Amino acid sequence: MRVSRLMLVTLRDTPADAEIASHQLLIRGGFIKRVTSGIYAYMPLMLRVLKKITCIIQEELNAKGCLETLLPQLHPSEIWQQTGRWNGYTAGEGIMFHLTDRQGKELGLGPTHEEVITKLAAETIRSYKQLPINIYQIQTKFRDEIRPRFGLMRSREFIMKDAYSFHSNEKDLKKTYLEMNDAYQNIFKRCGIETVSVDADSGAIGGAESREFMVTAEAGEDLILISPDKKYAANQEKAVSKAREASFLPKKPVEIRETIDQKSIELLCEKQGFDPSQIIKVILILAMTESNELQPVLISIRGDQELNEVKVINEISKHLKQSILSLKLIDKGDLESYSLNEIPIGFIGPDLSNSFLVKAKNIRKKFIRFADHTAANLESFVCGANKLNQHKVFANWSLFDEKPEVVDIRTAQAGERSTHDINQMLIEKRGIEIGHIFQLGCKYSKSLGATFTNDLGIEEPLWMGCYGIGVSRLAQAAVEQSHDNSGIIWPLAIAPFEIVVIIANIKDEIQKKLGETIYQELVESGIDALIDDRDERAGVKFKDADLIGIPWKIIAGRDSKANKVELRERGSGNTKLLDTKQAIDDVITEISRSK
RNA sequence: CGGGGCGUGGCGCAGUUUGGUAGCGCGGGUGCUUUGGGAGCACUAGGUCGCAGGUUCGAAUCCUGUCGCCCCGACCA
Repeated sequence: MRVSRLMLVTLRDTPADAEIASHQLLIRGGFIKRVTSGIYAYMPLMLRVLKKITCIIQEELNAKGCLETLLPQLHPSEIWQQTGRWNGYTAGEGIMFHLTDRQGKELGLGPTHEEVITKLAAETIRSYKQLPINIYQIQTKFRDEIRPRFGLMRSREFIMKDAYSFHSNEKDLKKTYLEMNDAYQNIFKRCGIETVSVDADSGAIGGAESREFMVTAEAGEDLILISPDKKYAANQEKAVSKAREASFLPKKPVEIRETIDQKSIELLCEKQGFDPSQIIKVILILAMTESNELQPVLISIRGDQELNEVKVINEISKHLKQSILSLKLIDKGDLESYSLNEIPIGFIGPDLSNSFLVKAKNIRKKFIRFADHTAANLESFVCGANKLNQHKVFANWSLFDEKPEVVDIRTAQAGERSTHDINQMLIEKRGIEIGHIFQLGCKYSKSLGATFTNDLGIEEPLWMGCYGIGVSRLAQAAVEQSHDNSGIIWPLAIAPFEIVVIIANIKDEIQKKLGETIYQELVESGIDALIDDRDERAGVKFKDADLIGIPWKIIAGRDSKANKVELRERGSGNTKLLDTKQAIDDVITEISRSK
């Protein structure tokens, strides 16, 4: 390809609406153009990158026996209703774009394809003899993100590889899950990016176990916790750790203490001289269930600990055996609107009576009571007395009739001890999630009636796994991980071109002829080569080549007369002046070696 | 949706406080000079100042409404 024909428009100034390096560089290099919020056009250079990534994914998945398909993007609402996701995905803050067709039928633009694929599986798979099956597609997905940002990192239209596997039993699912884990490691390694795989929450998709693949970068939206020995790594949403020991509080008869206006742990400690770990913080939450009911939840956690909302949602959902759409921490305004005014916020204890809910409007009349282990383990503690301006000191759990369910709902933090080895202190990093693998189990197959007949002739629901890679996000994450002040440094395997031949001065016939010859030879040797044949000053061509991140340059310049050219590596900046033949041989060797 | 900020030639910005009919840098075009790290000089094209109302003799500037974009939080590949 010739740069003069490449439709290449690079920007010298940093675009005002791009915040992070990768987003700025992709725009400055002319890789992407924003069409509207969260929606981008992939320009020719970008498409080449995406195709290279896609190709690697296809090779690795095909090697594992996966089958490529292409599923529709418009989905009928019925199948989403059958899995109970239509409401959650379209109503309120739902992320599914949806529309009504001319017959008045409701359709959604696919944000993910569990429903469609499971329906297909239901119609196609009859016997255990057809299993296992692993089908994937590489396809544009649509999600009406609450807040699109950072270019391709969180866009509303993006390219994703999604795979779905079907099995006759859980053991077989786990086997494929491990194979996919393996395939993912290979894919990311071949793409030339460094990833960490972490324990993850499975979120709205549901299911048992899941792992995320993270590109570590400052701009990452997730916080991950890692043990220095690398044996433990988890998304903070899911992470567990050993909380530090609480400060000792002697066991004594319980006393009521006046604590006027001391509503926060901070104030209470300041005025009464307690340590936060001696106090039980009681948090009141309203959970919106998928059946649109509001469930009040009373949570006890040690005062020095932070609540992990993802864990809370999962526990409530387990307790009620249904999905939770959202959580709301109760504030003053909510007390009014739900007629909960009598609850002494700031002074509530784990034993807050259900009678406070009697007059409440539109919410269930009984608390779910949870206590985090950190709170449950305290033998003597401080907590609210359920009366304004009063706390109990030297309280203990035997005082309360209503016993909470003991669960893990605290947020693990960096600096805490890992549970697998208490000598390992967790460290934190930020990560960009580019892949996620899930063991879904039978959730979707059950609701869509996707069954098969087992070897005993009995009909059973299919076991399912699902496996995603954000292809367009991966491309940008690669840039976030690999760039410098001059621009992008593409890993060779996914670079739009492997090398650019730069003719320093196009008006110099010798240089021009030499450059063209080199270009021809590279192309004939199967190298993805670009030739910069523009009538520009050499400096402009160097800057552009650096900006768009081509891994290698061959420069036909002032030494062309002596049949010498420069070979330069983008990443290291290493430069060698070589005979033309030598330069071509060297770079072909280097490129083939890294492939 | 809540909080913050911004819309002025293709891009980056000034001008708005104090109303007087639009300017700078980059980019584009032409010519001459230059030619190894985003060249110099000269000429040149390009803007209903997001949009719609209003106030005024007069609005980029003041008022009202509206649309769009970005950042922080909930969402996630």
